[in-house]
Amino acid sequence: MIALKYDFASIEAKWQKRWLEEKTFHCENHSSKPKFYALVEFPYPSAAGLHVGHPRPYTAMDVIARKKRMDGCNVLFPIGFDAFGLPTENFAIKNHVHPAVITKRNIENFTRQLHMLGYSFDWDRAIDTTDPSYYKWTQWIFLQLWKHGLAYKTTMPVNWCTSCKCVLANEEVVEGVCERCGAPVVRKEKSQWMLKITDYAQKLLDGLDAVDYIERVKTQQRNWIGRSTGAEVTFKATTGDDIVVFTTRPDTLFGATYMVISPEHPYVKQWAGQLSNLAEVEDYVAAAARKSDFERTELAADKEKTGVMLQGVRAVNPVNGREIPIFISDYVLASYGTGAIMAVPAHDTRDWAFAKKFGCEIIEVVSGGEDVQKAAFTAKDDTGILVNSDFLNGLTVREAIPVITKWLEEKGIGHAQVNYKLRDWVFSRQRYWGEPIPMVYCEKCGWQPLPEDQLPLLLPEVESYEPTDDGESPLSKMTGWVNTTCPCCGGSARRETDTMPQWAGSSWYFLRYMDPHNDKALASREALDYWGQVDWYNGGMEHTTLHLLYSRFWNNFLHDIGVVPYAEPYAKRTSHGMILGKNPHYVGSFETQAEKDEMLRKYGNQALRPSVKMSKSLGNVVNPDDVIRDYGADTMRLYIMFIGDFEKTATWSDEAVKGCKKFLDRVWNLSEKLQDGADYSPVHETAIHRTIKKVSGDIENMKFNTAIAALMSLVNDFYAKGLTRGDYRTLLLLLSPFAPHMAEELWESLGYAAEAGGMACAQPWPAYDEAKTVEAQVTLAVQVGGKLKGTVTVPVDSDDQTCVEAALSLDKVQKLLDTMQVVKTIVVKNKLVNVVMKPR
RNA sequence: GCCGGAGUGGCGGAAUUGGUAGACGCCCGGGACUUAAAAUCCUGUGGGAGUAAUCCCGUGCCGGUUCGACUCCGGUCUCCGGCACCA
Repeated sequence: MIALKYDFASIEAKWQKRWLEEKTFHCENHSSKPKFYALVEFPYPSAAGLHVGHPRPYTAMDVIARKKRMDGCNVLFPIGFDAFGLPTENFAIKNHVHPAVITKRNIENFTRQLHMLGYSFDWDRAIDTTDPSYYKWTQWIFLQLWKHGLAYKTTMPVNWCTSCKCVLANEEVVEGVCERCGAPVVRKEKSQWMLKITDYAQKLLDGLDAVDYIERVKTQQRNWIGRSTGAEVTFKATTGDDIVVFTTRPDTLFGATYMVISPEHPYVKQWAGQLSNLAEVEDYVAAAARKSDFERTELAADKEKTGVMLQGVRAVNPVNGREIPIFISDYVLASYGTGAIMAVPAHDTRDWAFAKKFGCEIIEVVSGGEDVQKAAFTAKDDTGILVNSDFLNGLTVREAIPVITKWLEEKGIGHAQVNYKLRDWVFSRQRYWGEPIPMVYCEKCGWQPLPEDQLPLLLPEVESYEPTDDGESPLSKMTGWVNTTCPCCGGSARRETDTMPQWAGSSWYFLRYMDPHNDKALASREALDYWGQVDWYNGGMEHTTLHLLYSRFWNNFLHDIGVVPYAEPYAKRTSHGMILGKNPHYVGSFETQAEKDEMLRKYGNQALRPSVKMSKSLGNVVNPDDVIRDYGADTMRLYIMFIGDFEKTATWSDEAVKGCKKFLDRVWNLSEKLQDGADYSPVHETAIHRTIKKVSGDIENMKFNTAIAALMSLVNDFYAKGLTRGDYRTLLLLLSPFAPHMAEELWESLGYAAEAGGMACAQPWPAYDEAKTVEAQVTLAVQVGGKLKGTVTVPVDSDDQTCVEAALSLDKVQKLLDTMQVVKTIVVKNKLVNVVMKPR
């Protein structure tokens, strides 16, 4: 009857096998229960296997999914593999193995590791983005985008990673280097497929209002989309050309004392014949073009402005007819707004810096700040009053903007305008291991989509996956595959040889889980309607501006064309903090000053951080396989949930893992101390009701660490005062989402399974009675003047008078009364009594 | 520079709407069991003074509001994350 030893290895293997064989966590697309869709970001199956970072979000959502099942929900908790991508391809090149072979091997390894952690995924729904039956639908979505004018091919300067030999999306370039490999990114003119995510900028912004995302995710998305409102204004050049500028401050138009256009602006070439300093201008343009993104970012940091005045052409300020000079400068970006600005040095810090350097006039048009000759005054609210501005004088900035905008519209020289920082999505990659883009180019008919009945367009077998130095995809060398016939005229044509970026497959995978084996549609309408939105999606902050934005875009689009029932794919989004490793170079871990100095000299500021990202080179990587082997999956799961605030970064500690193992041992050993009785022990009743309440609420709020602390407290109570079978039963159920293998083993071996007729994970979640969470007696804090002097025990909900009398009877309080008198008393029900005194 | 978030013991971290700061765990000390050790169980543990009862100081720093502040307000410093010449 009593389990003898906590042999976690065999227990965990036993239950993992049973869950798989009995399809315990299989779910159907129909049920009388309420549905709940819990989603984690599916992993990229790297050769290195699962990292300890993975179990944090996976365990968290597994705990939530398990609890939701016990709450009586029909839970969809799926997993899959986002398997296209560069690391696999690079590994393939190096080792001369097909990427598909490596992918299969890696997926098997990941699957093994995920099973070992006891996750309650519905494995029948597992997907793989590299499976043709999956990417058929990725390609299908691309065709729909094309048919609706949201995919186009254009030649443009793109971000080119010099190491990956591949184009990157704007979102993949971080501080001028490749987000993935860290190699410098340069500008290169290339013909690229683009997706018009900019058409969805406003929808993606508005959609955020209706969803429950943690605030920092919303903020990051808003920043990335970067909406700004203002006006476009036309200035006449002395050549007769119109120069359109975008400004967020049309109210400062009277203060525009010069103009700046970007070095790439078409007028620079057009006006060449009229420029007396053409050589100087051309030098500047050439220098700007040579600058990499990285250099431009570096220069931006110190705000040192450069530029050249266009000698021979001037512009006219439309509000006052003044002639003003025109400069070219690379602080004006060709890719934002109209590529031209009106400069108001008195009220813009960049214009101010430029004006100071080039001696331009600075005219104050908003009063209320410091001397504009000393610094720009940029307040946009009601603190500034317009001056030197004709009909705007006397208005605040806020008032002036609509007035001037209306005036511009009436005169036909401007209009209100909204701009976004968001750029269209560069969708081509010159690599092999990705979804082929199902487009065909015909000299006569132009770009033609592959007919849908020819999908999937399979990735052909190639000899070499090596990317080419000329920037063409490895597929371009496969002439037998490239040469085809035009779907439109039947003449000879060529296939697109670029492939899709890795973000393609992950932009809609949550829809496929709803109906993963459908070969007629990406998912049936019934399945899409039944599951609706993802109820809870947890993932990393690093995906906020990439995957999260892209997938929202695709889902919004699919909604607009009537494929899916909701515009927004995720009702709720949370994020977890990273797991860091100990920094081996941390000065604090060294004894002698000499060692500390050595570390500081060698590693600089890096030596001041106790914890850093895990990496092979630092030797601080923790392999989940090792932890599971030494302590078991339940300990691993419990520790990763106990490690700290789920949303914050946390540092791995081997010692703390042992503490969690000890706790599970203590739970196990309690099974030998059970007394008969299906009811709660009177001494534990309140504590148990409280613990149920605490654990239930904490799981909902992802406060897993305090949920586990509450369970530890309860176990400590059981050790101190003994327990019944009824007490233990509830403990096992509360523990089951965190340590499911141990919970099931004890549930079965102690006979609870026979009584209840099923596994612990299939039981209803324990209920608590609010009335029973309070004790009959409460301990009140007794303060004198806000300082704690002691405690008294009174019946719960005692009236104020009873509490005060009890407090005054305390020895310490009595002593004080010798020299003091009571001024007033404050009673907080069931909490404290504060006696305020003054000297007699 | 702008937008978020955070500063609490030797360590990871707790503290519903202001109401007993340090829950829970790690480390460390003491005890029981043992020939011994490990494991386990019991117990102590913010700092300082005192034989003790007890007292004083404590949530980055300075000030304010309050009977009472980790919590609210003003100022300030530091760290982390994101964005960044976006007009």
